[in-house]
Amino acid sequence: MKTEAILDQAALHCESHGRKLTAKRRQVLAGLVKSEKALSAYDLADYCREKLGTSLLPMSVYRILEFLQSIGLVHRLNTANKYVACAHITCDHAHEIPQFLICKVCGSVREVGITKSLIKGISQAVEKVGFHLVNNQLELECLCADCALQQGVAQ
Amino acid sequence: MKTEAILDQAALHCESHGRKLTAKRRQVLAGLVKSEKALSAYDLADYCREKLGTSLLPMSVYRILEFLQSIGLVHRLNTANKYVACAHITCDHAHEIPQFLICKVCGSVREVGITKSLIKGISQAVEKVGFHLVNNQLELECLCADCALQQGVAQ
DNA sequence: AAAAAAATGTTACATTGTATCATTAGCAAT
DNA sequence: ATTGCTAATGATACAATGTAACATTTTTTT
Repeated sequence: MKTEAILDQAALHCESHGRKLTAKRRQVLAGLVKSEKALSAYDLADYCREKLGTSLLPMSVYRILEFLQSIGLVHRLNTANKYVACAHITCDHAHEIPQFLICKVCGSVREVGITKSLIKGISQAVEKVGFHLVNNQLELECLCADCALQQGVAQ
Repeated sequence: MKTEAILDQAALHCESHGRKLTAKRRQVLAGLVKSEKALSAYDLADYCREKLGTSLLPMSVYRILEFLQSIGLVHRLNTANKYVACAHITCDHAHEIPQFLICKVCGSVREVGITKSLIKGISQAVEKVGFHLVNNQLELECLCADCALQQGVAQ
């Protein structure tokens, strides 16, 4: 799908939260939507400066990312301190907690929904030792199909 | 178990890798063994300086942590950029890939072994979209029993 | 003792993240 | 339109984290 169409949808999503998808926010989100990989705040600041010719300080990028995350348009990868656009911006669903497969070689990220039963199994294992799972977001270190091929990983 | 006994065991583990548990390494590992929480390299540098009166620069701490991790005596929490002592230093087993439950409130960490079948289920879900799981270490954001009580989380 | 390897020290710097206050833009109500 | 309010962004300074590179010391091996 076209980036612009996704951004328009994101704008509606903002409105539904009584907020605006401003020009700057749109730029940051566009950078993430166009990227296969997760990007850091500084990556995005560079992106805006180099590709768009607009100055955007890291401080602002952090704030914008925090905002976009708060309404579910982007996700933060805690293992990498980087951000990705939500894969379901156009789905208009109740954005669920996602799981991420992160290729350790090329850095590409795939957002997936792992089955509820698996999450339940994990949750039960956690409860068994007296803890409570409060965040279902998993980040898994993987090889993507391409990199697995190049590295000769056995199927 | 006494910290010293654990450290002695760790020393043997080092020997079995043809390496030494030097005084500095012992200090760093002791800091982790005594801590309920995960500690950053800088935390440990502070610990050595304040509690032991020995100077240890962060650069050295990083190297020591990397070494201890390479022989399985400590684990690195990628979501927090912090380190914990392996919970099985004295078990003398083949150290397996662990999973970590991290209390988001007090920061305490519990190392557990989630059942093989769960890992297998996750692995299969990953394969289904063409990725390969290369690291089974899970880090789960939790509430520990104490903090759950204080926060009134329903059992 | 000499050479080699392992371990640590030291300095400098790159990267990442936050605190704080200032400024600007958008909008509602008088 | 102007005042006043809030959202949004700019700007500066700094804190925290991590790494590169080379020097020095200690230990082991020959």
